[in-house]
Amino acid sequence: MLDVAAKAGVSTATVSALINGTAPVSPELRERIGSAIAAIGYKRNTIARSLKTGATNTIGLVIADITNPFFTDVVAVIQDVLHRAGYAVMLCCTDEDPDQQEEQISLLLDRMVDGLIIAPAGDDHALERVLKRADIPVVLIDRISNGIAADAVVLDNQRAVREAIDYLIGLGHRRIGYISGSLDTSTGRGRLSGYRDALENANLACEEDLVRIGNFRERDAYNAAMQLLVLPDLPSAIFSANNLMVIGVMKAIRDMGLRCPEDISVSSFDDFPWADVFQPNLTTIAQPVQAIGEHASQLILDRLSNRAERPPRQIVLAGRLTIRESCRPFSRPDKN
Amino acid sequence: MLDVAAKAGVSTATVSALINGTAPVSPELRERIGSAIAAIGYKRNTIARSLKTGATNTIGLVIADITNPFFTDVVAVIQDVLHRAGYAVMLCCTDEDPDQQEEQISLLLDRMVDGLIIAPAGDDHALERVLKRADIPVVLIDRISNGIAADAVVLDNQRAVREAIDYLIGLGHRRIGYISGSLDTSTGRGRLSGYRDALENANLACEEDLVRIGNFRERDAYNAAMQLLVLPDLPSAIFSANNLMVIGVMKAIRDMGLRCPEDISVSSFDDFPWADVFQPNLTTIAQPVQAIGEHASQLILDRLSNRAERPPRQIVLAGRLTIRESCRPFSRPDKN
DNA sequence: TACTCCTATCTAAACGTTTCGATCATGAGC
DNA sequence: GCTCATGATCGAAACGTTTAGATAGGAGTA
Repeated sequence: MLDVAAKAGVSTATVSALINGTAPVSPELRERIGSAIAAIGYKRNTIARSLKTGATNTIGLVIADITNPFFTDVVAVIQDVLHRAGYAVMLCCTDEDPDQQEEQISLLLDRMVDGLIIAPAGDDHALERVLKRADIPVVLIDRISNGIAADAVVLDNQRAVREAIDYLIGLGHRRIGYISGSLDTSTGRGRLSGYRDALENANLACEEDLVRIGNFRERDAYNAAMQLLVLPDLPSAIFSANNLMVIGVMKAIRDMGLRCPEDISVSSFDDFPWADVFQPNLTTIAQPVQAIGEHASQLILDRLSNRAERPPRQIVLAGRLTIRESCRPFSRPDKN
Repeated sequence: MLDVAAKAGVSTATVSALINGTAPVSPELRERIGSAIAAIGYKRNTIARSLKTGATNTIGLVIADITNPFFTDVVAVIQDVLHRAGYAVMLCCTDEDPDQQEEQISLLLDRMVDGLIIAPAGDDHALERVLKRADIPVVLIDRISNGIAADAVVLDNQRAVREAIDYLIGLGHRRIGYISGSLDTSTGRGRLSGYRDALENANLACEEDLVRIGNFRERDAYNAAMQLLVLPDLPSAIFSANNLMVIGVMKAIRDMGLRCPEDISVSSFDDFPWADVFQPNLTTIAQPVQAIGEHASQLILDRLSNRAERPPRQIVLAGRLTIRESCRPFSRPDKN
């Protein structure tokens, strides 16, 4: 920029004013500076700019698992919207581990991101603690953290799962296994409540044997499902609280020599793009990933532009039960 | 840092020396500075540091599509390795679009990333042009670009596909449809050559009618497969050159009222974690994602640490044909 | 003793921007 | 003809580090 200024015979202040449009520049100098820039091939140094302005035009995006199609779908739309708005996105994964989460957020904070979009993992207190250091806008997605007053966009998990379980009950299922995500997350808790609600509403006892924790991972879910499948009184249906876990459930079913849906019905949270073309066609709760991403981006952009201190806003969206063929009507075999 | 220095009664130079370990500091000052840092809660400003040193400790990672499980698997391991080495990773998606690719790379270059890992999209010349601006280490993954002399880690696509097609031919298939990726990419070209090789080797004519371009996207592949499925003389098998496309192929097969593998065999590049639990269990070519990610990370770390100008190195890995149940033996119906 | 060589520390100049306040025409309003 | 706002430009001080070179005390050596 020094070179540009020298070549155009002006001060750096004028060059800066022209580039940023922060002050009027005469047509004559506008021309001179423009060709100096072109001649030199000048590109402004973003780092120096950030140092001076305190803004990096970068948003940190923290998710649990980049391997989870739900997250990647959301990430794709967030990246799209934010890039269009002139922001870069720095993506980090926590692997569902609070320690890693703390580390990753620290890393982003060190790099002076302007804002943070987080799908929190695990323990709320850890998140609270690390976020205390940050006086930048934060929006929570997918999961929320009670202690943190931040914008958020979440699903009505409870209602969505309740609807799915209602559907299973409507098909005649009475013993419905439930593979839960981590109860350290709001999604884990919300979805489980939906399950309990539905049972209670149908006057069914909620047997604790039927609820297993799968921590949102395929492997854990496999083990959890296995425990369900060796029960003396087999459940006739299993609901899995997310997409990764349902694969584990299906593997367990296969390994036990059972078939879905003939022997056991299966349904899960989160949809797959291939769900209606590979058998069994899974009945799932589809999340509005597009809307989630758009709302999250919009919330953070709002905070970023208009520093007005409005109270945190929480956007709650609805899941959509997508009925396919992995659940069969069940008539209780005569027993007892 | 000024405050820390003041509080400890030393110069900023000493504080910096201690933090970076660039010069010896006496135990006494070490102690004083340490407690000053703790008292103030000092965190060094990465931006200022970057401005001075010219290094951001950040690697740009450019992929075509974050929605593609192959890429996300690779990204996961790259992030893991690089984070462990003290680098942050900035992930960008090009959406298979050379214009976006140029834009994203520019963005990363503007932000002064220390190195670039790229899975190139489309036209080589565009990439060449934008990379000319960068005098930082670059490693290409998945796809390579002829004009660019950079480290790379790729698959022996030709051989992998040839093996898969050999397998189909061995099952008795003679008319094998091929859904290709974009021929602007080395993977698109390499995989297609593998197909041609296999046919030629078996003395089968390569009918151009049987080859359709799907551009690595589900939607394009659906249309391409449709064209195959309305041919008067139906192919008895279809090979899809990547994972996204095979879903489009399966949808087309379903929409035409056909069944896989009963009516038509299907195989594809790239494996799925759910492939052996949902029907039809796809026969695929699995890529060594772990190795790809590790090699790519290692190559860039090497360049970054040891500025020795060694010639570009190209690492070629092998795919693994994973035979499941989506391909059936085919005996030619009597015809003509 | 005088010389060099360490070790530990400091001073001050970068790095490449942005931005505040100053300067100085110019023209309008009175 | 005076003041005043306005528009265009500039000088120089930040922003928070790193680092080259200076300094100073002491130990080892001839």
